[in-house]
Amino acid sequence: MGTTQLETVPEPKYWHLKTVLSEALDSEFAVGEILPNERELAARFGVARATLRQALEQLELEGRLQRRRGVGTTVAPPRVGVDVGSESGPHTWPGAPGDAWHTDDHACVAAPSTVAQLLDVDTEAPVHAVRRSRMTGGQQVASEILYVPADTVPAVPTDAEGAEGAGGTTHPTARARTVLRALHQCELGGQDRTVELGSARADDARRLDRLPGAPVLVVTTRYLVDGRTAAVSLATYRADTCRLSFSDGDAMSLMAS
Amino acid sequence: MGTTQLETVPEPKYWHLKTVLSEALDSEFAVGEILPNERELAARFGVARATLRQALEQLELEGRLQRRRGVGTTVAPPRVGVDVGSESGPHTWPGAPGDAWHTDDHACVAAPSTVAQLLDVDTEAPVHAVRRSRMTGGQQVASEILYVPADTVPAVPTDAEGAEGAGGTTHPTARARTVLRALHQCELGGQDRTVELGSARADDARRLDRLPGAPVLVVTTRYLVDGRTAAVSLATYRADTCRLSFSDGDAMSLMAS
DNA sequence: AAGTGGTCTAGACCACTAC
DNA sequence: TAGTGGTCTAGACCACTTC
Repeated sequence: MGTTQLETVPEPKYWHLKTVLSEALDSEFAVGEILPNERELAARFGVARATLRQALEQLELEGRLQRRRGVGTTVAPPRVGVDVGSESGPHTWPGAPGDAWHTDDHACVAAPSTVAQLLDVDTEAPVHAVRRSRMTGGQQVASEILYVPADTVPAVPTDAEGAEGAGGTTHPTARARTVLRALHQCELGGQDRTVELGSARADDARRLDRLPGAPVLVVTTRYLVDGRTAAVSLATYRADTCRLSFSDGDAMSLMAS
Repeated sequence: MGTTQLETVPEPKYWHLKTVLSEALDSEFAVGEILPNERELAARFGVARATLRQALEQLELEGRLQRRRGVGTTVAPPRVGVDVGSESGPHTWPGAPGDAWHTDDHACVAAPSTVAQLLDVDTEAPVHAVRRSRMTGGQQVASEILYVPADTVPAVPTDAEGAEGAGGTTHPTARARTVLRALHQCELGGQDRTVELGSARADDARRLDRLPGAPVLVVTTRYLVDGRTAAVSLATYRADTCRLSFSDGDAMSLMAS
């Protein structure tokens, strides 16, 4: 008799709520529009605020919503496709002319253990750390640290070797550019990448205008010279707003939506 | 006098908790070991269970923990690196000999709107949908649907054209293999990939042994023939256990950890 | 100062697994 | 049946943005 379903699957409330909201977003809201606040939405749907928030969290994770403390919840634009280097074709060093990154900063630090392992250097050994950022449409979408062991670019002095002693304190950004220039002297033998889910550390979160712990896509790139790992880059992309694209050189047509 | 910090940054409890737990995992627990249950952990740290759960959720997101209803919370092994096709070198069709996937199933369905858009077919038009799954270490890590428009493989009958009428009902798996074989006849002109964060739909969640809404990495691959999109694959990887690797052909050394 | 989302609490009950 | 994690509630207070 067309009885639809005998409650065999008690779907969680927040899951159902998410579906309802998702459809409402498609049909009744425009991008950038601001939703009613959480307390009102919860009341309207007859659920506790925590339950409503569980649904909103999921929608934000999927890039449908954007929530900002003190402001409100808005309908997010479709995810932007960010090109993460064409894998076919020749590989290039970071900082090559015309790449999408801005060079920010430089320091000499001890590499994090995971990076030290990839670089095959001692955990204590200081390495160059070049910080870069990537903008798209006025928004910062990614933050990167490029780790370069001292012996990959022997011509560049480390802080410890008195870069500030001789010739005055050079600007961090200038030092960063020096490291990149030195890298370009090496012949890049190859590279490989991995992508995984992570949560933003406090500093990255601030840079990406998110709260600490926000979901991010972590792209780890290993740069090879003579079969050896000459540098490692750790790039952190906003998972809510980005779709990483590994486009073919041949197939650079646009993937809409 | 060594006063460390004057509460200028009131770190959230769950964030601090996450740090503490993370360090405890490194030093005091072995992979696979089962943690005390949530009620006890919450009591031990003097927080509400919801707060404790917020910390656990983050750690699970980062692949440090694995929680299973009715069982408990265990320490997760390091993420497995799953190779998502070497991008350099010749591209291959799915189902090529030696690939990591198992062919499961076949149906003729209307493509989801996002896929229809990529394929440039009408939303209503039925397309072949081949379902495949990928195992690693006894665990299913990914679930894929390959959408192939009827006119890419004209030799293969769609359900509507009476595949079941003539010659008896063929097995779904057999039909799936037929579609793949037909694909291999076409000359693959290129491909491109995108990676983004998503949440598992109910069916994928079941297959991946997760709850609905679990975070997944969605890999969208477009296969090109004569500059036209001849097929689209939507692959869903468990974000908690997988690290996607886009290895170079030259650089197939192992990325540990 | 008013209004927003973010954090936190202390409970309750449910769905699932294993014994 | 006992024990686990998953869902849900009704409230409180906090941090932040905006006016």
